[in-house]
Amino acid sequence: MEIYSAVTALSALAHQGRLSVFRMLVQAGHEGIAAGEIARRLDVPANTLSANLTILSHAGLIAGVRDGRSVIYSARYETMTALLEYLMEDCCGGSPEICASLADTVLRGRCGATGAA
Amino acid sequence: MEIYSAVTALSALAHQGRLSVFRMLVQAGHEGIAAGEIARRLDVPANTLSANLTILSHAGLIAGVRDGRSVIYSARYETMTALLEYLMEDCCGGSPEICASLADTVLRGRCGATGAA
DNA sequence: TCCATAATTCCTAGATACTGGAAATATCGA
DNA sequence: TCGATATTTCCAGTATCTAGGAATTATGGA
Repeated sequence: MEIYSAVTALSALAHQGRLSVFRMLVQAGHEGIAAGEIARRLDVPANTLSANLTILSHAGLIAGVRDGRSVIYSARYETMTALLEYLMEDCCGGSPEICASLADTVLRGRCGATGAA
Repeated sequence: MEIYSAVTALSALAHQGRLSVFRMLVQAGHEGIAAGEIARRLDVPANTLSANLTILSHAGLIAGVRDGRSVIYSARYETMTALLEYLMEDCCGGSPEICASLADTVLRGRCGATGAA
């Protein structure tokens, strides 16, 4: 990932409404959620949500596929991975214990809590 | 971490100049880098850099300590960890292989490359 | 074809962020 | 104390972002 894409992704996430949408989709997994359902759950106007979904899509963080009258959005984990990689690149100045504990937290603290141990 | 802090941190990073600074400090480790040296390396005016360092500091992503006439800034890895945790919270809708590979990437792909295996 | 539902696009006033010149503050050495 | 260096604060013009009403497009059912 180059810096332009990283800034685009971070800008997309740097907004309360969009961050809420993204986290909802991250938690939803590959199944995704319809735009209308997202609007209902977060209680935001459809047009405002649509604009924000567009911003997240352009950043590559989510993707939508049409399903009948609905559009189902889901998180693009690859982009998220690339972004985190970019932030961590060549990190910690020769003290690997710093980011080891970071990755550990990511792995055990959260994902494990919902899925496997 | 609550959403307000997350948005503040993401907003701080969602800027080419600040992201460059942050990554430089992440790579520098606990030793840190003086403000003037950062300005020199990135070729930005001191006042512009100072404003951006303030924004990163307020977001809790970096911290500066005075050392003589200089101020040494360094990354606050705890905040970064908390932010990544927040993004990953309850992720992947019961498909733990998604974020397992993500954490794996963070751990092996980058940190290991610079520090230990 | 016609209607209802789902989502997006258009538009614009108001708010917020960005940059860098100039001035101010902090520290060190003489 | 005085001058040089390091950093921050003040300020203001410009640019960008935001929200949501109204209109538009897409799809499915009758």
